[in-house]
Amino acid sequence: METEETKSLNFIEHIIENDIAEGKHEKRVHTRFPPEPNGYLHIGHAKSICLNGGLAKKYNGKFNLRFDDTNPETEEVEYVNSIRNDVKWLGFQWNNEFNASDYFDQLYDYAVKLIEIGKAYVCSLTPEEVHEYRGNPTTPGKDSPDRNRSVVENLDLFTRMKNGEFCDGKYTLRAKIDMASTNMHFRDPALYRIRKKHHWKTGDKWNIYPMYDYAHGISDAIEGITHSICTLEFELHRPLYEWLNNTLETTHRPQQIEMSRLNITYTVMSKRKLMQLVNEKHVNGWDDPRMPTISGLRRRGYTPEAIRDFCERVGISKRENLIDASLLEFSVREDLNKKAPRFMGVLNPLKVVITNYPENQTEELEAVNNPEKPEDGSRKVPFSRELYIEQEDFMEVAEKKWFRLAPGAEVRLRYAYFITCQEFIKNENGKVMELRCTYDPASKGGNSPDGRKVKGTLHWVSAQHAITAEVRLYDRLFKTETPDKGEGDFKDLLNPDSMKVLTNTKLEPHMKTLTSGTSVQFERMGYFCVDKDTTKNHLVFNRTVTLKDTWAKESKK
RNA sequence: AGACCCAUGGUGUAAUGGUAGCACUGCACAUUUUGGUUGUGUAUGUCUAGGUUCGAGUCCUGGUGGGUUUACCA
Repeated sequence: METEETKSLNFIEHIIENDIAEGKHEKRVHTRFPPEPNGYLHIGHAKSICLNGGLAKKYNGKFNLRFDDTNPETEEVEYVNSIRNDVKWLGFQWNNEFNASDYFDQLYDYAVKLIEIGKAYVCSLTPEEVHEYRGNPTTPGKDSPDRNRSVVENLDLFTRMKNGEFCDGKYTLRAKIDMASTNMHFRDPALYRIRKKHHWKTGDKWNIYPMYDYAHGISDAIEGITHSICTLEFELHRPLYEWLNNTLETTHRPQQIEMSRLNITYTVMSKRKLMQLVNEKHVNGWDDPRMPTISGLRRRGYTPEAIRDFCERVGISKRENLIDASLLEFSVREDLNKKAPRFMGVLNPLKVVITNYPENQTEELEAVNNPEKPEDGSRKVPFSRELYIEQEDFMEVAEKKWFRLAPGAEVRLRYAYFITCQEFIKNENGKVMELRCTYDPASKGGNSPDGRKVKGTLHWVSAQHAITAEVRLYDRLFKTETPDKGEGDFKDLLNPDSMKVLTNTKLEPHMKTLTSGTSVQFERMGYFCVDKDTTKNHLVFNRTVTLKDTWAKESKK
């Protein structure tokens, strides 16, 4: 009998299971992901998608994608397409796709109803005056002079607002709640504003647009959403969310649940800041591999599986949190380790001549494609007299615990031979330009028949067979853990070395057939994926993440 | 300042009022034809003061610390 491990529940799952046990919401679970189409999705959104989509799946419920398009000034169809694409790529299929703008007619009717029952009025205060009248948390606000306008007059004015008779900003529709409430959102919040703007979906039909608070809760109710999950800053909006649905007596009464947003070290997570990085060209677009956007992570080589795993690991709670970037790296390494085929690629080539290897000889050596997946088989890699190895694999004077190449030292060339460094050649600047080594013909394949051990194994590539490629090495986007939290401009904290382009890397010949988007491991160096900038004659790789490097840590001591 | 929310190792997250666990990170060791992977071990934690209780990380009160809120953005 298999003992199924009972996984602990997060606080939202606790709520849902209680609700189901109590028969709330007819025991249904219906979630939604409600992005505003005014930017690209980032990893924080991924967390929300995984949560909402995952909850629906787990409790046999439904999951809606709803574009929260109530502000025609910032929203664009380009973003709509990228959002659909990103959600799908992450592995979530929504049951319904809606737009808040689908409900503009109903929303309008509800507003009329609010006016009719004396719970809303048309207000002529300017934004400055509204601010003045609102008071502050310790002092109550003042009633708008229009607060007691008659229902008839409100109805007339609201109709004329809709009909476009007034210019932008002339009037707003406000809920009539309580100007003395300690919750500022209860001090007669705006419900509608006049904006004579073209809307990407409804065109020029509307001259007035609903505010978020008004549209969101009602949209949830219309769709029969049961658990409306949002972030902590909406906590104070919840009473208004409930007031609206209760006052309007909507058929469904969804419950809003707030959780903390995702923060990760060395990056920023606000759409506004990401937009700035793009617009001011600090990065090369929304899908720059250094961006925490879903499209950026995808181009960097992150897999949907890795991102989902990460979102699972960070957990759900109501506390402020700052996730260590190494957790994201862990998730992608774990996934790619299982999947990525191995190749040998030399990032910074150092020429090696095997002096006792015949001049014109070439042989094909057998190399395993993925030690984690024996079923992936093996391939042949050409070997010849002149090779490239990694510059950092040779040290003129070996330090402690160094077991790579050094004068007189013997190492293994992976899947090839043992070689011993006999001499090295420097240029006039003292830089090592070439190594002259001898090989042990008996060690073919990488083992010596006499049982002799070597500590180091190096990757290599045959000089005459190698292909040249461009490799882009990425590092953290910012120099500090919390660029958000600094005093000055967060852009001053950008890491100037976040991208390093290598144009002369040498790869084993098989790699020329790799196509855009493919992830591979460069043995000993890391995981890389083929970038979309690749052309027939120009291969470009992005480094997704390095391998864990125990030596790098050791050498720093 | 008012209201609201939050407080568990370095980080994140668990624990019907009953043995504080898991993961990442760190460190050490073993294995290894990737200084990868894998395995083993180890370090560090319930903000504070009271109260309720046989028993409190959990419930109550005060304090402290952090967050949110005062847009015709979402």
